[in-house]
Amino acid sequence: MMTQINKHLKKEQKGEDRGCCGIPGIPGPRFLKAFSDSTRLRILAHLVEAKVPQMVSEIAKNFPIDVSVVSRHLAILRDEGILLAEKQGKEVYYSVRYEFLSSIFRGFASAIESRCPPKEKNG
Amino acid sequence: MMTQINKHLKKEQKGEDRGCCGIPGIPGPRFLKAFSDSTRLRILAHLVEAKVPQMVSEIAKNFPIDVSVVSRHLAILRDEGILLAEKQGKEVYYSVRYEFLSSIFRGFASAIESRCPPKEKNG
DNA sequence: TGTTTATTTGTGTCATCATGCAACTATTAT
DNA sequence: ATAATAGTTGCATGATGACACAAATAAACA
Repeated sequence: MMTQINKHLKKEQKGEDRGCCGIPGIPGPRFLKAFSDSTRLRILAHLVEAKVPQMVSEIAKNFPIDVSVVSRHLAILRDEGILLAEKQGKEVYYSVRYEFLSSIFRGFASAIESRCPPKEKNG
Repeated sequence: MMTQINKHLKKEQKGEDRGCCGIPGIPGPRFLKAFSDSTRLRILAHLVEAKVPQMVSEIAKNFPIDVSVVSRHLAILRDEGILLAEKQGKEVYYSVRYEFLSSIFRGFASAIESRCPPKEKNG
Protein backbone atom coordinates (compact mmCIF):
# COMPACT_ATOMS: atom_id res chain seq x y z
CA MET A 1 0.00 0.00 0.00
CA MET A 2 1.22 3.42 -0.96
CA THR A 3 0.78 6.49 1.13
CA GLN A 4 1.52 9.94 -0.19
CA ILE A 5 3.01 12.27 2.35
CA ASN A 6 3.29 15.52 0.47
CA LYS A 7 2.55 18.45 2.66
CA HIS A 8 3.58 20.79 -0.14
CA LEU A 9 -0.04 21.08 -1.19
CA LYS A 10 -0.88 23.08 1.89
CA LYS A 11 2.07 25.40 1.52
CA GLU A 12 1.37 26.02 -2.15
CA GLN A 13 -2.17 26.97 -1.34
CA LYS A 14 -1.14 29.35 1.40
CA GLY A 15 0.13 31.59 -1.36
CA GLU A 16 2.43 33.55 0.89
CA ASP A 17 5.28 32.78 -1.41
CA ARG A 18 4.13 32.09 -4.94
CA GLY A 19 3.61 35.07 -7.12
CA CYS A 20 5.31 37.28 -4.60
CA CYS A 21 6.74 39.45 -7.33
CA GLY A 22 3.41 40.06 -9.01
CA ILE A 23 4.29 38.59 -12.39
CA PRO A 24 2.37 35.39 -13.14
CA GLY A 25 4.65 32.57 -14.18
CA ILE A 26 7.53 33.60 -11.98
CA PRO A 27 7.84 31.08 -9.15
CA GLY A 28 8.21 32.13 -5.56
CA PRO A 29 11.58 32.52 -3.86
CA ARG A 30 11.11 29.50 -1.62
CA PHE A 31 10.52 27.26 -4.60
CA LEU A 32 13.62 28.60 -6.33
CA LYS A 33 15.61 28.41 -3.12
CA ALA A 34 15.09 24.68 -3.19
CA PHE A 35 17.49 24.60 -6.17
CA SER A 36 20.04 26.95 -4.66
CA ASP A 37 22.06 24.31 -2.84
CA SER A 38 24.57 22.20 -4.74
CA THR A 39 23.88 19.07 -2.71
CA ARG A 40 20.16 19.44 -3.29
CA LEU A 41 20.72 19.94 -7.01
CA ARG A 42 22.86 16.82 -7.15
CA ILE A 43 20.24 14.83 -5.30
CA LEU A 44 17.65 16.03 -7.77
CA ALA A 45 19.92 15.17 -10.69
CA HIS A 46 20.52 11.74 -9.22
CA LEU A 47 16.78 11.09 -9.06
CA VAL A 48 16.29 12.46 -12.55
CA GLU A 49 18.86 10.03 -13.90
CA ALA A 50 17.59 7.16 -11.83
CA LYS A 51 14.23 7.41 -13.59
CA VAL A 52 12.85 5.19 -10.85
CA PRO A 53 11.72 6.03 -7.31
CA GLN A 54 14.57 5.60 -4.86
CA MET A 55 14.60 5.21 -1.12
CA VAL A 56 16.44 7.57 1.16
CA SER A 57 19.24 5.24 2.18
CA GLU A 58 19.96 4.35 -1.44
CA ILE A 59 20.16 8.00 -2.38
CA ALA A 60 22.36 8.78 0.59
CA LYS A 61 24.94 6.23 -0.54
CA ASN A 62 25.86 8.55 -3.38
CA PHE A 63 26.69 11.51 -1.15
CA PRO A 64 29.34 12.03 1.50
CA ILE A 65 26.88 13.41 4.02
CA ASP A 66 24.74 11.95 6.75
CA VAL A 67 21.47 10.26 5.89
CA SER A 68 19.65 12.73 8.06
CA VAL A 69 20.91 15.58 5.93
CA VAL A 70 19.79 13.83 2.77
CA SER A 71 16.41 13.26 4.38
CA ARG A 72 16.11 16.95 5.11
CA HIS A 73 17.08 17.91 1.56
CA LEU A 74 14.51 15.49 0.19
CA ALA A 75 11.87 16.97 2.48
CA ILE A 76 12.61 20.46 1.18
CA LEU A 77 12.28 19.30 -2.42
CA ARG A 78 9.11 17.39 -1.57
CA ASP A 79 7.53 20.33 0.24
CA GLU A 80 7.98 22.44 -2.88
CA GLY A 81 6.32 19.84 -5.07
CA ILE A 82 9.55 19.00 -6.84
CA LEU A 83 9.63 15.43 -5.57
CA LEU A 84 6.96 12.91 -4.79
CA ALA A 85 7.32 10.84 -1.64
CA GLU A 86 5.66 7.46 -1.29
CA LYS A 87 5.92 5.39 1.84
CA GLN A 88 6.11 1.67 1.35
CA GLY A 89 6.64 -0.20 4.57
CA LYS A 90 9.68 1.15 6.30
CA GLU A 91 11.03 2.80 3.21
CA VAL A 92 10.11 6.10 1.62
CA TYR A 93 10.55 6.27 -2.13
CA TYR A 94 11.26 9.63 -3.70
CA SER A 95 10.73 10.41 -7.36
CA VAL A 96 10.82 13.46 -9.59
CA ARG A 97 7.60 15.22 -10.58
CA TYR A 98 8.79 15.71 -14.12
CA GLU A 99 5.75 17.35 -15.63
CA PHE A 100 5.30 19.71 -12.71
CA LEU A 101 8.93 20.78 -12.83
CA SER A 102 9.15 21.26 -16.56
CA SER A 103 5.86 23.16 -16.67
CA ILE A 104 6.99 25.54 -13.95
CA PHE A 105 10.25 26.36 -15.68
CA ARG A 106 8.70 26.54 -19.10
CA GLY A 107 6.17 28.96 -17.65
CA PHE A 108 8.99 30.95 -16.15
CA ALA A 109 10.72 31.14 -19.52
CA SER A 110 7.49 32.20 -21.21
CA ALA A 111 6.76 34.85 -18.61
CA ILE A 112 10.16 36.40 -19.22
CA GLU A 113 10.09 36.00 -22.97
CA SER A 114 6.61 37.44 -23.36
CA ARG A 115 7.73 40.61 -21.63
CA CYS A 116 10.81 41.11 -23.75
CA PRO A 117 10.40 44.47 -25.47
CA PRO A 118 10.91 44.53 -29.25
CA LYS A 119 14.54 44.98 -30.20
CA GLU A 120 15.67 48.36 -31.38
CA LYS A 121 18.13 48.63 -34.20
CA ASN A 122 21.18 49.81 -32.33
CA GLY A 123 24.84 49.32 -33.11
CA MET B 1 29.43 56.35 -24.16
CA MET B 2 28.41 53.00 -22.80
CA THR B 3 30.65 50.69 -20.86
CA GLN B 4 29.67 47.15 -20.05
CA ILE B 5 30.77 45.99 -16.66
CA ASN B 6 29.72 42.39 -16.58
CA LYS B 7 32.20 40.27 -14.77
CA HIS B 8 29.87 37.31 -14.98
CA LEU B 9 31.67 36.18 -18.09
CA LYS B 10 34.69 35.19 -16.10
CA LYS B 11 32.70 33.34 -13.51
CA GLU B 12 30.72 31.45 -16.09
CA GLN B 13 33.88 30.33 -17.78
CA LYS B 14 35.40 29.13 -14.55
CA GLY B 15 32.88 26.35 -14.68
CA GLU B 16 33.10 25.56 -11.02
CA ASP B 17 29.37 26.00 -10.74
CA ARG B 18 27.57 25.40 -14.00
CA GLY B 19 26.79 21.84 -14.78
CA CYS B 20 27.76 20.82 -11.30
CA CYS B 21 25.15 18.09 -11.27
CA GLY B 22 26.29 16.51 -14.51
CA ILE B 23 23.06 16.92 -16.42
CA PRO B 24 23.35 19.40 -19.29
CA GLY B 25 20.65 22.02 -19.21
CA ILE B 26 20.42 22.16 -15.45
CA PRO B 27 21.86 25.47 -14.27
CA GLY B 28 24.33 25.68 -11.44
CA PRO B 29 23.30 26.37 -7.86
CA ARG B 30 24.80 29.85 -7.80
CA PHE B 31 22.76 30.90 -10.79
CA LEU B 32 19.60 29.53 -9.20
CA LYS B 33 20.52 31.02 -5.85
CA ALA B 34 20.29 34.43 -7.46
CA PHE B 35 16.51 33.86 -7.60
CA SER B 36 16.18 32.52 -4.09
CA ASP B 37 15.73 35.87 -2.37
CA SER B 38 12.36 37.61 -2.42
CA THR B 39 13.86 41.09 -2.67
CA ARG B 40 16.02 40.02 -5.58
CA LEU B 41 13.03 38.44 -7.30
CA ARG B 42 11.04 41.64 -6.86
CA ILE B 43 13.89 43.71 -8.24
CA LEU B 44 14.04 41.43 -11.25
CA ALA B 45 10.28 41.63 -11.69
CA HIS B 46 10.45 45.40 -11.44
CA LEU B 47 13.01 45.51 -14.24
CA VAL B 48 11.03 43.05 -16.31
CA GLU B 49 7.97 45.27 -16.09
CA ALA B 50 9.95 48.45 -16.64
CA LYS B 51 10.99 47.15 -20.06
CA VAL B 52 13.61 49.90 -20.07
CA PRO B 53 17.03 50.07 -18.41
CA GLN B 54 16.80 51.67 -15.00
CA MET B 55 19.43 53.23 -12.79
CA VAL B 56 20.13 52.00 -9.28
CA SER B 57 18.65 54.92 -7.41
CA GLU B 58 15.42 54.70 -9.43
CA ILE B 59 15.10 51.01 -8.69
CA ALA B 60 15.84 51.55 -5.03
CA LYS B 61 12.93 53.96 -4.68
CA ASN B 62 10.56 51.03 -5.03
CA PHE B 63 12.00 49.09 -2.13
CA PRO B 64 12.16 49.82 1.59
CA ILE B 65 15.84 48.96 1.85
CA ASP B 66 19.05 50.89 1.54
CA VAL B 67 20.45 51.72 -1.89
CA SER B 68 23.60 49.83 -1.06
CA VAL B 69 21.61 46.65 -0.56
CA VAL B 70 19.86 47.15 -3.88
CA SER B 71 23.24 47.69 -5.51
CA ARG B 72 24.49 44.43 -4.07
CA HIS B 73 21.41 42.55 -5.26
CA LEU B 74 21.83 44.00 -8.73
CA ALA B 75 25.47 42.96 -8.74
CA ILE B 76 24.52 39.39 -7.89
CA LEU B 77 22.00 39.29 -10.73
CA ARG B 78 24.50 40.89 -13.08
CA ASP B 79 27.29 38.49 -12.16
CA GLU B 80 25.04 35.58 -13.10
CA GLY B 81 24.23 37.09 -16.48
CA ILE B 82 20.64 37.76 -15.53
CA LEU B 83 21.00 41.52 -15.83
CA LEU B 84 23.05 43.75 -18.07
CA ALA B 85 24.78 46.74 -16.51
CA GLU B 86 25.71 49.76 -18.58
CA LYS B 87 27.49 52.71 -17.13
CA GLN B 88 26.50 56.09 -18.46
CA GLY B 89 28.22 58.92 -16.69
CA LYS B 90 27.57 58.63 -13.01
CA GLU B 91 24.64 56.33 -13.41
CA VAL B 92 24.58 52.59 -14.00
CA TYR B 93 21.61 51.31 -15.95
CA TYR B 94 20.44 47.78 -15.35
CA SER B 95 18.28 45.81 -17.76
CA VAL B 96 17.03 42.25 -18.08
CA ARG B 97 18.75 39.83 -20.44
CA TYR B 98 15.45 38.41 -21.61
CA GLU B 99 16.69 35.96 -24.20
CA PHE B 100 19.41 34.62 -21.96
CA LEU B 101 17.01 34.11 -19.08
CA SER B 102 14.24 32.48 -21.06
CA SER B 103 16.67 30.20 -22.88
CA ILE B 104 18.20 29.01 -19.63
CA PHE B 105 14.86 28.15 -18.09
CA ARG B 106 13.49 26.65 -21.27
CA GLY B 107 16.60 24.51 -21.41
CA PHE B 108 16.05 23.52 -17.81
CA ALA B 109 12.47 22.52 -18.57
CA SER B 110 13.58 20.52 -21.60
CA ALA B 111 16.35 18.77 -19.67
CA ILE B 112 13.82 17.61 -17.11
CA GLU B 113 11.11 16.76 -19.59
CA SER B 114 13.41 14.81 -21.87
CA ARG B 115 14.35 12.54 -18.99
CA CYS B 116 10.81 11.84 -17.92
CA PRO B 117 10.35 8.07 -18.21
CA PRO B 118 7.30 6.88 -20.17
CA LYS B 119 4.21 6.64 -18.01
CA GLU B 120 3.09 3.23 -16.85
CA LYS B 121 -0.55 2.40 -16.77
CA ASN B 122 -1.16 2.32 -13.05
CA GLY B 123 -4.29 3.13 -11.11
C1' DT C 1 40.63 73.16 -7.06
C1' DG C 2 36.50 71.66 -4.17
C1' DT C 3 31.46 70.08 -4.24
C1' DT C 4 27.65 67.45 -5.18
C1' DT C 5 25.51 63.18 -6.86
C1' DA C 6 25.46 58.04 -8.11
C1' DT C 7 27.21 53.83 -7.02
C1' DT C 8 30.10 50.59 -4.85
C1' DT C 9 32.56 48.58 -0.99
C1' DG C 10 34.03 47.83 4.10
C1' DT C 11 32.25 46.39 8.42
C1' DG C 12 29.33 44.71 12.02
C1' DT C 13 24.94 42.40 13.27
C1' DC C 14 21.29 39.33 13.13
C1' DA C 15 18.94 35.58 10.78
C1' DT C 16 19.00 31.56 8.04
C1' DC C 17 20.97 27.28 6.58
C1' DA C 18 23.81 22.99 5.85
C1' DT C 19 25.78 19.65 8.54
C1' DG C 20 26.74 15.89 12.16
C1' DC C 21 25.25 13.39 15.93
C1' DA C 22 21.90 11.67 18.99
C1' DA C 23 17.25 10.62 20.05
C1' DC C 24 12.87 9.49 18.45
C1' DT C 25 9.15 7.16 15.51
C1' DA C 26 7.52 3.65 12.52
C1' DT C 27 7.66 -0.75 10.45
C1' DT C 28 9.25 -5.54 10.05
C1' DA C 29 11.11 -9.67 11.92
C1' DT C 30 12.32 -12.91 15.68
C1' DA D 1 7.62 -8.14 23.62
C1' DT D 2 12.24 -7.38 21.88
C1' DA D 3 15.33 -6.37 18.41
C1' DA D 4 16.64 -4.53 14.02
C1' DT D 5 16.10 -1.38 10.16
C1' DA D 6 14.48 3.06 7.68
C1' DG D 7 13.46 7.53 8.20
C1' DT D 8 12.66 11.80 10.64
C1' DT D 9 13.47 15.32 14.08
C1' DG D 10 15.92 17.91 18.11
C1' DC D 11 19.89 20.35 18.96
C1' DA D 12 24.45 22.54 18.59
C1' DT D 13 27.84 24.60 15.43
C1' DG D 14 30.06 26.81 11.73
C1' DA D 15 29.18 29.11 7.33
C1' DT D 16 26.65 32.00 4.52
C1' DG D 17 23.60 35.87 3.54
C1' DA D 18 20.63 40.15 3.94
C1' DC D 19 20.78 44.37 5.90
C1' DA D 20 22.12 49.23 7.69
C1' DC D 21 25.42 52.58 8.06
C1' DA D 22 29.68 54.67 6.95
C1' DA D 23 33.51 55.30 3.98
C1' DA D 24 35.43 55.06 -0.58
C1' DT D 25 35.19 55.63 -5.59
C1' DA D 26 33.69 57.89 -9.82
C1' DA D 27 31.78 61.44 -12.62
C1' DA D 28 29.75 66.01 -13.47
C1' DC D 29 29.90 70.73 -12.17
C1' DA D 30 31.01 75.14 -9.63
